[in-house]
Amino acid sequence: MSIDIKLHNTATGRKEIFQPLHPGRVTMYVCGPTVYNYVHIGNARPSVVFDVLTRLLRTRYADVIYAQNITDVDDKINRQALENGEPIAALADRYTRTFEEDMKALWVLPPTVAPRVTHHIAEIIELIQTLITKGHAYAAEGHVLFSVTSDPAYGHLSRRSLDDILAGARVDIAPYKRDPKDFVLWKPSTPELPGWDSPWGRGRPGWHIECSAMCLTHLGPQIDIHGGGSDLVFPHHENESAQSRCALGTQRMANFWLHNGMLTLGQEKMSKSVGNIERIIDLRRRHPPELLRYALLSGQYRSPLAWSPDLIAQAKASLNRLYQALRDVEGDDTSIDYEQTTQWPEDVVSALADDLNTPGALAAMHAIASAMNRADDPTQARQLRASLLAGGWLLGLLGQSPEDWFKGVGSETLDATAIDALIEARYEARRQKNFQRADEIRQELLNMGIELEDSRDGTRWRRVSSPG
RNA sequence: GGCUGGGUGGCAGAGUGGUCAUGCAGCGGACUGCAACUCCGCGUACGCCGGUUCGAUUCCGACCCCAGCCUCCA
Repeated sequence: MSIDIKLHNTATGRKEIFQPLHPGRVTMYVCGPTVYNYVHIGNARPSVVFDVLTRLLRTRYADVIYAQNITDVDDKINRQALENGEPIAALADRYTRTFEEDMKALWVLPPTVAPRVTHHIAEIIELIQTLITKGHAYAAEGHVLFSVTSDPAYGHLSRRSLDDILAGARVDIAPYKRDPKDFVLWKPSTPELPGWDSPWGRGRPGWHIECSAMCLTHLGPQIDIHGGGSDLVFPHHENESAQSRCALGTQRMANFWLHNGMLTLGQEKMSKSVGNIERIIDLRRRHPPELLRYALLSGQYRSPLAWSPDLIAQAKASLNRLYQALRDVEGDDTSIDYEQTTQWPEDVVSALADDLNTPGALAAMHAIASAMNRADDPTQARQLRASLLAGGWLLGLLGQSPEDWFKGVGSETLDATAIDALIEARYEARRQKNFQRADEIRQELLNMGIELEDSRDGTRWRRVSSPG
């Protein structure tokens, strides 16, 4: 009997016990990036958070289908391509690839399916037609608009009344809109813009409809979990929900709506428009990517998280402690196979099951590490080690060998042979009780960013500062 | 202005009606040739004001402050 998974549902404002719609099968859709540039670390938060959730779900449900879309049709992509003087598709492909590389570096397991908008135009057109047929949308001047007043449940997700929404919808009230709150499902494209033939002329989809169409195509009319950043609650998810419910005649689009808080840098939200961003591609040149992942998980997913040099330093020190425990206990396994694992560390699981309390889970990981450090019985220590690795798998951490972690394998400034030679020389000096010489060598290594650690079994080393 | 979510020790960040978060940093000790690693121990933290209660950081009310959304945005 495993602990219930409780998740905070934006639609109700409460933590609720998770039950899949179909036994043994979970469907989850998470909004992915618009590929017009390199993604920043804030963009990675939902990917990492929902990666942890899928990991947890996979330990108890046989079939977890996770879709994260790639938006490769968008006016920002068009603008950027024009600016670069390159084909739109080439730009989208390139940034799709870098996004995938960034996610791989952060040990985000690939989603079951990563649908792209350009591959789903037919489904989008079909969905729009259904909405028109059912009286929820109308064509006007080459556009198709969703009629917000046709949906009595509109506003349920963001818990706003239509009046509240109207108050914000003062800008750009296009003449073809019947109601200022109506939003675009399809818009006309000029010849130089990407476009597809449709019953309403050559054009391209609006932002919200693509997610409804891809979610339907890959996961079905009603799904278990829909996730994304809290800035998507309104209008994106509200609109998605309206489109899907109205087109399919369902009560809900998703049983659970989950939203992660924003990363802040300085005093405000990290965003490209403000310019206060840290791109992942830059961060991972300076730091082990695992450290970035730890930093992202060091706060509960719904809270804002302040990105700072201090956060990075603390994440590194904390990971050092976990890897140190692994380094000190014998064991050949450096990673685990989750399908073979049955013994998940209880405290880690119960923290994660409680609305993905990752700080609590990390605390539980540290408790295991401390117990390992204290254990005199090697058998017990090895069991704890297996626990720690199992918990690590759930969190997507501790996936490399302690040696690789401490030595920063893969970093270009590493010259392990030279380091080992100096350690050997120091050992010789110490043997001859020439401590002055030994300390000189130690200092020399420290100047290279290498710290030594003597033990009964010999001297080990670790990199203390990242190069660059 | 409206709608969400918050304010916890030097920092980050959980949690709870009355014994412990956890990590980093700091202090004392053990180990060490000295360090590092590790271990043991230490710190009267819960925005402000009232209320409920034998007892509130935890429940209730008011107030102050912060972030997000209401416009592209993870």
